[in-house]
Amino acid sequence: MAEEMLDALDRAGVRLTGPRRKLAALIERREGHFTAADLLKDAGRRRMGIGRATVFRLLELLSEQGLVERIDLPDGTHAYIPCEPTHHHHLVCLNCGATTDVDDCGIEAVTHEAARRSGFKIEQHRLELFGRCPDCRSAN
Amino acid sequence: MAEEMLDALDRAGVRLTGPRRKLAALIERREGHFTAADLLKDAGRRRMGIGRATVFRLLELLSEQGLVERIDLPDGTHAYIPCEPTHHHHLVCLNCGATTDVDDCGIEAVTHEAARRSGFKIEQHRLELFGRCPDCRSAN
DNA sequence: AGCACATATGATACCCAGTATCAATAGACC
DNA sequence: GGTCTATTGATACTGGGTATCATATGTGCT
Repeated sequence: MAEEMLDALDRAGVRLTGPRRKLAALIERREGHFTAADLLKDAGRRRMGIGRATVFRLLELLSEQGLVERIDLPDGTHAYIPCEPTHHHHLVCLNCGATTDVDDCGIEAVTHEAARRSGFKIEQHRLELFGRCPDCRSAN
Repeated sequence: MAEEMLDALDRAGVRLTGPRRKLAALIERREGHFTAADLLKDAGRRRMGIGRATVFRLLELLSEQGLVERIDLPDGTHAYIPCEPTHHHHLVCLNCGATTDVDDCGIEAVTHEAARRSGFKIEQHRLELFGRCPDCRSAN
């Protein structure tokens, strides 16, 4: 998956630098969603001297390529989650932070209906689902 | 509508103070979404000596009562919009910032389907729709 | 109407996410 | 290897939001 990211960066025509490789590896071993601060801490713990700005810059790049997406948790904080570059939505476990993607399951109909009722022309939407993942459900 | 907010605050058992009344009036005359900074500017322009913290505190109160909701614009910034305290979703005009509410138009089916596919138990969801309002559509 | 007291206020200082700047570094292509 | 541009990291900054705390003010009671 770090491979996937590096490939995508390569395809995007940017340089495959040391910091980017290291960060991709760190992202890979993350589970669930993470913040920029998390990555920074990871990097710090391993004494990779990676700058704050570099982290944000990579996250931005990855997000342009659709390999990472920024979501808004219910508590108002931001987090990033690694994902596939196709259109989809996220399911986030409120307990452990695990995420999965679900692809379009009928949202089109909803946006259509909303457009019809409101007269708006709908150009984008964002759907985020929060709950408990299978593990956390059975764990109690 | 300022009335509505004040009533709700009263019902919530908090004090109906001067600053709260003034801010409610300012929110009332806002169109579309606004930021805390917008309110602060409004208040400053009218020389009401209202503190930064007070604005945030009121927004939090109103949001607990469901009279205001914090949304995340596509550019990642936060905004607040006044709304009814029932469950619903927001349509935001990307051009002028106007908003409307749409109530549930089939989202349940979507969340059900997502739950079925993923094994998650879904507890909350957030749906935000962005586009062009009727006015901005016809204005071009 | 006046009092007492808790709640709310605003000034200030602070925290955290993210961005701008810029001289120093290091990929990529020759 | 050398060159040249993209990238880096240190630093400083911005903007949203929160903590603190002495002062001010609604509210309930009489």
